[in-house]
Amino acid sequence: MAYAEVFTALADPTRRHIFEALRGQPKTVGELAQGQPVSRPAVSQHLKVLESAGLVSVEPQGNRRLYLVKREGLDELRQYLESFWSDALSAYGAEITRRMKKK
Amino acid sequence: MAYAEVFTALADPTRRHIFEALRGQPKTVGELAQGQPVSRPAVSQHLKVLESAGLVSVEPQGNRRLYLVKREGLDELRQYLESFWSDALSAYGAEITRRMKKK
DNA sequence: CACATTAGTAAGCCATGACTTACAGTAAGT
DNA sequence: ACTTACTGTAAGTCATGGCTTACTAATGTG
Repeated sequence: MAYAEVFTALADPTRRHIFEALRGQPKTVGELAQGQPVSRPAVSQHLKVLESAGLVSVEPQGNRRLYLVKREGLDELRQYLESFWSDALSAYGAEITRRMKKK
Repeated sequence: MAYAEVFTALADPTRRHIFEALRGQPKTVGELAQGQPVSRPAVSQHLKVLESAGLVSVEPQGNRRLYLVKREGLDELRQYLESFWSDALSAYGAEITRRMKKK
């Protein structure tokens, strides 16, 4: 049920922006905060949520902390969507046949 | 940017339960409410959110309204995750090479 | 050894949103 | 027609969570 945490983590726009800002290259908290309309502590709090959701990981480098996207973080969510999609598909098929029988 | 709405729609546990209860077969509001720990109006409100997110659709049948999963509702979100995954992958590769050069 | 940089935590504020009950509307049954 | 069943909407309550400022801690620098 880890996908639940991922949903709540990525539901917030600011958090999504931060997450997306981490695409391509790792960044420090300060760098991330610079690109956002919110204060640095706010970014810190968001990163905490993202980290506990397994979406990012930290790498302390002396004074600062380098945040980077955790590659496997979205796997479970993807899996969830996959299963749902096939389920929905079969349900759709069942609905079609159901209606055809009706007429 | 429709995936944003999908994220917020599925971030709520109750709403996820409702959505998942629609797997396999369409249901009326009353049926859905019966399986949930919240009141019927609450379910109605959740269905409104799910519908505007493109995740479910309605089919009025006389007195009641039959809700069903909209098959294409998750497509955009899936696409978003795909793109992100490949991006994260390349970022990961870049990070690896970056570190190898360092040493 | 100060002083500055970088970042996490605490406390408090405030808006959002998830819930409730009460009400309104429409279709079905008698 | 009258009543029952099913649903959506309105209004109001309350908790959650996202934000800010202030503080603490740790590393880097002169």
